[in-house]
Amino acid sequence: MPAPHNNTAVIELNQLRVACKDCSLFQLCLPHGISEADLALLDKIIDRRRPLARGKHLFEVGGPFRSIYVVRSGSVKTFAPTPDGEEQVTGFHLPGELVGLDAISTGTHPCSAVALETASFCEIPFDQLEDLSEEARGLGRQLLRILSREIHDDHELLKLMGKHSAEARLAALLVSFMSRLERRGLSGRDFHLSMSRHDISNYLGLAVETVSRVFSRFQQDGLLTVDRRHVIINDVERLKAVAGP
Amino acid sequence: MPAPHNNTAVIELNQLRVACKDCSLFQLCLPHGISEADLALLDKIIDRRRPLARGKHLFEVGGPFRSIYVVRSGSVKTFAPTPDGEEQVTGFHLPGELVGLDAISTGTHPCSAVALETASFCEIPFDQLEDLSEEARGLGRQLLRILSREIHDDHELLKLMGKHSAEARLAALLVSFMSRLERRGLSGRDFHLSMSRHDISNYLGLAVETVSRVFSRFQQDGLLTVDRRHVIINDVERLKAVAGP
DNA sequence: CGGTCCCTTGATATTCATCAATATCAGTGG
DNA sequence: CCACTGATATTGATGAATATCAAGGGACCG
Repeated sequence: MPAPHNNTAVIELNQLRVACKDCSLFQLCLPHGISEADLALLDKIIDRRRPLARGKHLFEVGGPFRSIYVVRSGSVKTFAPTPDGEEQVTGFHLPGELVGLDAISTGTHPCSAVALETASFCEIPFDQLEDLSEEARGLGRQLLRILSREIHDDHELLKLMGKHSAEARLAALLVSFMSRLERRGLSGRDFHLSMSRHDISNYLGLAVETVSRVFSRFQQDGLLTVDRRHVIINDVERLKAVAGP
Repeated sequence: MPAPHNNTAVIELNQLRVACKDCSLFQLCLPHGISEADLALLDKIIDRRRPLARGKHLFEVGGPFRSIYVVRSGSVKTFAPTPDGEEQVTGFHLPGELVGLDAISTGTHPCSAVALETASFCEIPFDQLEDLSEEARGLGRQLLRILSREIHDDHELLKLMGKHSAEARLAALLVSFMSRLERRGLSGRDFHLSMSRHDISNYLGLAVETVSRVFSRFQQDGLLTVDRRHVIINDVERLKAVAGP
């Protein structure tokens, strides 16, 4: 398979029109494991939105919940304001991952979502998805699996936050990025961080300075090479050991 | 409404046979918001298990996922082993709350569940629930809402763990218990903790000693009265203020 | 009555946050 | 092209919060 030319605008626009069945994210996304006929139905209700520039909102906290979104390219952070005016980053979302799932229960978004870099999305109107999943066997099941995986991932993150040191937290975040990038066939050992140190520190519950120091320590120890937002993992096993147990 | 005689064995046994539509937990549970006809269908697939003694497993990590469980009485903790032989408590579950949702995606339980005190359950075989939710309009939707709420609650907990001090964490846990007890019409200001200090500290990511000290400090400050596992909240507003933002 | 577990309290050590200074880069306008 | 500016990142010094180590009290159970 030839490498996609992600950096040409022409291809980018073509991608916006590509059907689910031809999408490179197919295996990660909602359609995975459903029948071809059901897929065609799903495809019809999906709206490909034009790309969002860095810093633009996909939705805002308190807004009405109408759709869930699949990240198609780029990346997104979700965050919720805390009453003291700060914000808490609740997640980073890469292509193939769903955003907005935590709004289903209340009908209102409990967090905001902004693009960390230019990003595009598939928008799936939720009422139509619900209707469809009552007809299309398998679609409802896949939806449940995706929500369940989200719960499971959150529990993993909780384990991290509860028990571990600053080094373990950052290592675990990097390992998480590694595996999520590799799922998409990209390099997990040499990648670009789309989020600032501030976002990382906020997400991990650390001070910015601590994140910076831990990066430096990792580099001194030969675990990785870091230059601003460009990260190269040199010793995967040892990094995982730091992130574990 | 007279107080239920929870401590007599006869009533306890009767409760095991009560139908969903007569269950006191009705509003919190899966049946909430679905039609009477669908409810009757759901009722048929639910298995009322006999009570589990304190310390007994409901399911164990790595075991095959077959059912989700609703806590009917008593309480449960879920926890996952970490490779170093420790365990991380991932949740406490009170009556009306569902357990096992994080296993749907993989088909294997990523955590164990044990009774913190004698506890009873409704067991819902998941394959039957999936089949049923394709027929019964509304059931699938309620299931999605419940999973979404779980995701949202986990995000709230993450906010807590990321940002806040030991005092804020413990206060938030107590406030959470308050509201969950009051949802069931029980007193949220005078209750019994079914879990040990060790479990609490593990859940909150603190040392046992720190939890103990914070309880003492709260008592000195007049926020609450604590005697071993018996807690009386004296100043709800101030406790919430410590927990928030 | 003795043992064990659970909880509490005190003393010390460690980690991480905070404050402060400096460095680097991206963008802007001269 | 260069200087200026603001955002972002790194590094050092200090202090506060919490973990760890250690000891003892009290409840429950045989």
